[in-house]
Amino acid sequence: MPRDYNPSAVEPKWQKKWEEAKAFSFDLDKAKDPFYCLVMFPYPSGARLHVGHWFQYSIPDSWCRFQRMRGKDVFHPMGFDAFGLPAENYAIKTGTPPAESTKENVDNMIVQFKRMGVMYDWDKALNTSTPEYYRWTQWLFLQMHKNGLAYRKDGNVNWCPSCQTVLANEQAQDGHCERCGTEVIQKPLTQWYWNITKYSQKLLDGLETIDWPEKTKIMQRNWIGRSEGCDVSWKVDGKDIVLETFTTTVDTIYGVTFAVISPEHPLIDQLITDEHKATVTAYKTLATKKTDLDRMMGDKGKTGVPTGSFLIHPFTGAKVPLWVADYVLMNYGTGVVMGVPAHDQRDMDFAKKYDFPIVQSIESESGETFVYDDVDKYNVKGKIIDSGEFTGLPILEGRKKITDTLTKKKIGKAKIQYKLRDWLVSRQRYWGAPIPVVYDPGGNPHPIPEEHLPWLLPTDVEFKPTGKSPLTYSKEFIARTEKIFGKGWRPEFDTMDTFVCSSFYYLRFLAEGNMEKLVEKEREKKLMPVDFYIGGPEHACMHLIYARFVMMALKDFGIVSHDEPFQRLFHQGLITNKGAKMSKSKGNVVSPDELVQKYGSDIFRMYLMFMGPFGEGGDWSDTGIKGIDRFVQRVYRLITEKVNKKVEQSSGLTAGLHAVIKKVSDDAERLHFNTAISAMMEFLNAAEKEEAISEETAKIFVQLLSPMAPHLAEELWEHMGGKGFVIDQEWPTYDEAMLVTDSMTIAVQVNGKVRGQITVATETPEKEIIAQAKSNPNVQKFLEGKDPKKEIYVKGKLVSLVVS
RNA sequence: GCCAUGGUGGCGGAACUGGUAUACGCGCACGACUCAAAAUCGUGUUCCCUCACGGGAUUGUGGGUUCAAGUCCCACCCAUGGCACCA
Repeated sequence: MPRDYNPSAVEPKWQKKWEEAKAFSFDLDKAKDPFYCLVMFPYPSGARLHVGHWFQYSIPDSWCRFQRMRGKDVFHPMGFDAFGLPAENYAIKTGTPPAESTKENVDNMIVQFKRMGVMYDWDKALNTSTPEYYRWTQWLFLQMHKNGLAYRKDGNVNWCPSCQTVLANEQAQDGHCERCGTEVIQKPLTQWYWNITKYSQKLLDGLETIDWPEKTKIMQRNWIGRSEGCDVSWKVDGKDIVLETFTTTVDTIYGVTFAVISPEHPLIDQLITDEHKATVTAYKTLATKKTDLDRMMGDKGKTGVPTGSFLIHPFTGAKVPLWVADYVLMNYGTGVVMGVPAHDQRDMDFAKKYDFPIVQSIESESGETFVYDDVDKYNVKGKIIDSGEFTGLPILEGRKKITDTLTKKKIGKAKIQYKLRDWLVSRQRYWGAPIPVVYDPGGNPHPIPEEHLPWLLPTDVEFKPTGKSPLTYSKEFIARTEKIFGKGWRPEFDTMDTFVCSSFYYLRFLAEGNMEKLVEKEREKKLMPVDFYIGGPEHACMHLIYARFVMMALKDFGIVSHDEPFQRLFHQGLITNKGAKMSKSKGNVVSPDELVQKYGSDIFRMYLMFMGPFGEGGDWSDTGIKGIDRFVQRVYRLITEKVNKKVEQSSGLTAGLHAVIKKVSDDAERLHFNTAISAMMEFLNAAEKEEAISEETAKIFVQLLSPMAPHLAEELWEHMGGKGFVIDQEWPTYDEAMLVTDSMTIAVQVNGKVRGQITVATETPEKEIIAQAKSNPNVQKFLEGKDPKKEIYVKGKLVSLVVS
């Protein structure tokens, strides 16, 4: 099938020329007005790039090309998030060492990216699994440790039985493993944590300073989960024990009719009376066996058993029965909750089931009882009732007064509580950065001195999932540790969560392999924060929160000068297949290879852009790629056959040209390439109707085209004798005055309905336009000889006449 | 249950601060070229009535504001994403 434009010859030609001319190399120190644009780096999978990759990486490339032509020094690096489970699972299956398969995959992906024609500076590419990179992952751990932000703690952790490793809370959000979907169980283990909770408030405050989608900020706010409330101390009747409860609504304290304690609470054994020992022990065993998911099953499924102990109410002195119930979480608040059935739905469910009295202690403005819900939990109007000295106070005032009174009596104090928990960074996996810690013969941990970094990942391991860290079986690893630190010393066998690797990679792009420093201060100051960061919304409470934490911590350590890593964030849409997310495991990944082979990179990526706005994505279908192919062929023919140096351009086409410059500039800026392309199509339709088009017009059109179809544009630019690369040309500007045409079409409405159109010269005065509108025959018909009551003229658009 | 986003032709989707809804493209139909097909070019294409001129209806549903509503307000329905015993 002979076609005029042949991408399979043209595209490699320009890719070669760009490479030879080093057109995309970026000098970090010489950049005058640097603009740092980053797309979340990919995992180097063994499969070929799929439609989603093309969408995610080619469209930002076009955006960066556009910004570059507008005069910005665009820094748009690429790397590989190369540690992780798939390579290890592949090793378990085939015996191929992860280092080998990963390197091969990375090399393959680079070839494919080059075929795409993206303008990455490959000299700056990163691979997080190389010792040159993970040396800094380990260095970061040492910094965290040195500054008291890394610690070891034992306790129950989220364990994925399929991945055979622990998971951070963020990676087990709905009780299922973020990677494989297996139900997560609880397991007692001693693990390394990073103290992200120390930054809870800062993470919250920082959101006000960055330009991120509101929905992502909301997700982070919910995940951090700040609540203002009050701790209250309760004496246990007949025992020398004081229990703390946390509540956000201390105004309801006179409504307390019971209290509940978490089965995991450390003091629980001392609180059980003999007659309840058997039932509580049985209940505790049952609770630990349940998964988090079972425990959350339905609000009505609340269960509990009495401890036999009673708490003394701090104001009334009443004896409040204390029960054990697994709806009370040990890792939020204090692990003990005061039960106020009249004003809390959960307490009400529990009280109804076990027959506790329901005592009202607040009422709404209209004197009715109500249960606090999420909507107006903190700003309810109404007043306190039947509450001793506090009776009659407005709710908010009473809440404060009660808190103050408790504080004065030293049996309570105001408290801010967060849902965020510390980041568990240990993983019982092989393919990750080893945690740079060794243990002395007494089992005490010691950070490895920096001079021993990179603390190399050993290679003498067998890839068998045993539930123990694979590094446990490395003879070399243990021998190395003993040689350096002494007999009986042991290395830490766990590796780090791969989210640690990706929490600082944006800084490492600025280092260009510098082994002395994580990042050079001057460069960091100049190029950070990332001006435009692109990635999926699924990272809202994982990568995007970890990276912010790490950046803030590094600032406090004096390493960097900014608090926030990503100034502006943009979420690309998701390309689905028959409504389902594409994934290798589901086997529904669509390969673009055939289409790219047939149509070339330009046409394929332009088609992806034409599908809709970049932020929206959509269901995949290749019907319609023909339309872009036709467009490209027609453009090629127009420029190669119809350009005439001597022709005087018609005023209509000139106005069209200025309009298309404006439209493409505005739309490309907000990543709405779909409408930018349709504007270019409209211009092409008009241009084809002309006898010839001027070289000037043609060159501008090719410049507009070049971010979206870079190879085609270079080819046409060369054809017209343009100097240098079109990518190095300045972006065309438009003249507002040229957008005005000689005549305009005005719609005429009668009683809100369009009844006719008139065409008038642009400068026609309003009176004249209205007169002409009224004399239009079809309009006359609807005026029925009457004079309009109201006559409205909207400049350049329409005339609205109202008769009745 | 709560929070967020969205609902426009056969399909992907346009429509800026309220101002001619359905741009652009796909698909489809008819025509030209061709022995024929593909490709290409031309014409038409929201639905209903009409040979036509023209008219009526229409942006998830029902109300409202306005000369004028896809756009603003109220109520509801549906879809997608996120959170979900956080005291």
